[in-house]
Amino acid sequence: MSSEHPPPSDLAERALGGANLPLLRGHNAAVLLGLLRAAGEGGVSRLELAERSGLTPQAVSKITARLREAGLAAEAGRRASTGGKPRTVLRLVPGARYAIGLHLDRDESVAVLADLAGEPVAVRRAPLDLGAGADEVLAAAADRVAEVRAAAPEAQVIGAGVACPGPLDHRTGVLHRVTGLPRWDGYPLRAALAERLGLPVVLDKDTNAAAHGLAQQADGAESFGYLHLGTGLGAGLVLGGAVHRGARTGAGEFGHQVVQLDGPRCGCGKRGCIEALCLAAVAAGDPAEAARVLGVGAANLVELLDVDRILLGGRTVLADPQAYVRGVAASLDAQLRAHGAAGARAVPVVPAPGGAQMVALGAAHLVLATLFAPPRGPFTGARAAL
Amino acid sequence: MSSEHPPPSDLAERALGGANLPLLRGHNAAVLLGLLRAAGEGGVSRLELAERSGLTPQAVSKITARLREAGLAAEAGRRASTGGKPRTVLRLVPGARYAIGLHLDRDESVAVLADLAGEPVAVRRAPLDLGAGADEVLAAAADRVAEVRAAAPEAQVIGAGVACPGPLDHRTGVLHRVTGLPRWDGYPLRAALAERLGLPVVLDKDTNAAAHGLAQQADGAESFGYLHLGTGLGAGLVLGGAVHRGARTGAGEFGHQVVQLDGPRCGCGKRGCIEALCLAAVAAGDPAEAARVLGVGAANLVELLDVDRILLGGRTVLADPQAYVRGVAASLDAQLRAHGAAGARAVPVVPAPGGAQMVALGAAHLVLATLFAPPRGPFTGARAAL
DNA sequence: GCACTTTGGCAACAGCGTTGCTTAAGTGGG
DNA sequence: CCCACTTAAGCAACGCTGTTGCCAAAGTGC
Repeated sequence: MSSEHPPPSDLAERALGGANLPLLRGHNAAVLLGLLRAAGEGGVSRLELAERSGLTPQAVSKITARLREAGLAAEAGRRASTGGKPRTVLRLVPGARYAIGLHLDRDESVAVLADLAGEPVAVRRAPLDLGAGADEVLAAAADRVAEVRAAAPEAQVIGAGVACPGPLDHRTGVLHRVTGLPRWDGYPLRAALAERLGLPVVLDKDTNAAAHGLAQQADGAESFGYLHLGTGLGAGLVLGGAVHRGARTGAGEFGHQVVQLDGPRCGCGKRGCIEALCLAAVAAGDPAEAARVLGVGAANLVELLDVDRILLGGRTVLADPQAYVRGVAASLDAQLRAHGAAGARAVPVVPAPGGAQMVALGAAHLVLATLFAPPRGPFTGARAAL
Repeated sequence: MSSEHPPPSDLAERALGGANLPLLRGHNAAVLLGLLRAAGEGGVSRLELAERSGLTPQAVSKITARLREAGLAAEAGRRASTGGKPRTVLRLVPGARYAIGLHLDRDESVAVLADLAGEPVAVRRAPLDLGAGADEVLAAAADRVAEVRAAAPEAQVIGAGVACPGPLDHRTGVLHRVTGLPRWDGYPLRAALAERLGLPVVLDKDTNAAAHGLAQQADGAESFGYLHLGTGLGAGLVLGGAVHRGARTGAGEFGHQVVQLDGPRCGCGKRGCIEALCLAAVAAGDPAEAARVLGVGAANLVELLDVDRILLGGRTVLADPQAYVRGVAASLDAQLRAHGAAGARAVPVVPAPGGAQMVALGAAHLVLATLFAPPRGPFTGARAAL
C-alpha cells in the first residue's frame, strides 16, 4: 500500500496541539518559503523577510542559509543602496522541486508538471472515458502522468495531486457515488494511484482543486467563492485563504440550493434547485436569465459567508465569459444594493483565470502547498501571559 | 484610549507567520489549558495530557508545573493504580481567572461573570432601551458589569466580551447601521466600553457570540450552524471548531437568502427572502410552514458548508422548541434524502441549550478563549523535510 | 579619502522540549 | 512480611531553537 508514501496531507493533519522544536523549525522554514514564493521573480531581501515574518534578521539569515543549502533558494543580485550596504535579493529556485497535477474529468484528462513556483512546465491533454473500468482509467492516467513526469528529474517530484468530480472523501481518498458513474462508488482512488505511481497522492474534488489553485494567486487570507457552471453547477469555497471542504469534503454543493420553493423538479429529486433553473435557461438559449439566477445564488453566498469576490468558470461560462460576468455582477449588485445592510459594498465578479488546465494546476498546488505556510499563518500560539 | 488594554483578539491576531520560543511556550501552555478545560471536573493525569497533546511526559510535567505555580491548575487526587504508581490527577482551578460577558439586546441587557471553566458565577438581567443615547446605554451597561464584577477579585477579571445586534466590525469594534437604530452607525463601541470599564473588550455579533459559546460545549473541530429566529432570522456559523465571521464580520446573514425568486417583497428591499417568508408564516399562526421554510434554508446551508449539526434558538423557537425542532428536522431530512448525493446522512437538528443567558455567556467565552488553544489546533508547522 | 549608514555573519547565550536515569508509590507472588 | 515488578514523575545533561551583542563588508556622500 501507500504506507511508504504517506500523503502530504497527513503531515499537515498531525494536528495534536502540542508543538516542539523540530515543528517550530519546519514551520518557520515553510513561512519563509511561502514569502519567497509570494515575492515571485522579483525576490526578497533578508530584512524584508524578517519584517514580513516577524522573525529577527539573524534568524532569517540562519533559516535562509539552510534553504540555500537544500537548493530551494538562491541569491539573485542586489537592490540599490539606500546609503549603506545594498540588500542582497533571495529568490525561490523553481526547479528544486516539482509536483504533478492530474485532472480526471468525465471525458478528458489533463496532466501537468508544475515547478516549485507553481508554473506549469509540461502539460498533456487526452480524451478519457471516466465511465470505463477502473483498470483502464488508471492505466491511462498513469500514462499521462509518466509523460509529464519525464520533464523533471525523478527524485525531485514530491507527489501528485488528483482532482475529479465529487462527491468523495478527501481524507481517505475514497470516491462516493459520482453522478452518472455508479461503478466508482467506494473506490479507493488515492491508494490505488499512490501504489501505481510510487508517489504520495492527494485527492480532492475538481472544484476544490480549482479554488485552491486560484487562492494561491490571491494574497494571503482572501475569501472568495468559485462558481463552476458546466454540465452541472458547483462551487469551491475559499475562506480566509484556505479551501473549506467541510467534515466529509461535501462542502460546495452550490447547485442544489433551493431558490424557488416548490419550483420545477430537479434531477436530484428536490424542487427549485438553482442548477435546474440555470441549466434550463441555458438550454432555452437565455444566458441572461441564467446569469440573473446565478447572481441571486451568488448574493445568498456573499451574505452568508461575507466573501470578498466571486469567480466564474466552467465550460458554459467560458463560452461567453463577458456576458456571464456582466450578467451575474448586475444581478448580484442589485441584490446587495437592495439589501444595503451589508455595507452596500461592491463584490467584484471576475472570470477565473487559467483556462483548460486550471483544475490540474490547482491539483498540483495541493501537493506544493505542503511545503509552504501562508504569509499570515494561523499560529495560535500568542496566548496571554504564561 | 484602550492602548493600555489591547483587546485579547489582538494577541490572537499578531498573525505574522514566524514563530519563536516564547510563542512556542505560550502555545503549549494554551494547549494544555485547553485539554484541562475539556477534561472538566474529572481532571486529567500528566500522561494523558502527554498522549493527547503529542508532547513528551517530561514536557507536560514542566509546563503543568508552571501552570500550577501560576495558580491556573492544581493536583486533585489520584487515579486507581494499574499495577504501579497511580497517576495524579490535574484539574483546572476555575476561580483563577474570570471574564465578563455582556449581551446588549434591543430591549434588555444581560451581564454574566464566568469563571475559567466557563461556568456562570453571577448573572444580572435588566431592561434596556438600545435606542436611547450612547451615554445612557453605556452607563447602564457599565452598571450591570460592575454588579457582576463584584463577585470576583478585581485583579482576576481578564476582560469583557460584548455581544450586540449586527452588523458591526469585529476587528475595529465599530458598529454599523444596526437595523432600526441608525444613531449607532459608526459608533466605536469597543473603545468606548474599554475606556469606561478599564478592561480589554472584545465585541461581536450576538449570533457569533452564541455560536462561539455553543462551540465550546462541543468537542474539538465540529462544524454547525446556529439559526436564531427572533425578531429577525440570523445565523452563527462554526466551521471546524471556529466561528466564521468573514472579512468584515458580515457572515451569517442567513435570513436574507432568497429562496423564492421574485417572491414577496422583504423589509430589506429584496424579494423572496427566507426571513420574510418565515416571519409571515409565524405571524399567520402557521409555525409548521415556518419550520418547513426554515428546513429548506437549513438544507441549503448543510449542502453548501457540509456542517454536522443544526442548532435552533431565538425567542420564536423557544416559545415551542419541540415543534420547531421536529418541523425543521423533517423538512431538512426530506431535502437531503431527496438529493441523496450528500451520502444521505442524517444531520441532527437540536435546540440550542443555555436559555436566556446563552449569548452573554458566549460573549464571556470570547475572552476566555484567548487563554486556551483547541485540542486539535491549527498549528501548520509540520512541513516536509527541512 | 574619510565619515557615515546599512547589511549580514560570527559567537555567546537563554530557553525550549528531549533523553537517560533516578526516586516515589503502588501491586502481587512467595 | 518481604521482595520483585510495574508505573508515574522528577532531576540533570543535552541538542537545538531563535536572540543578542559585536564586527566585517559594502555601499553613499561630503
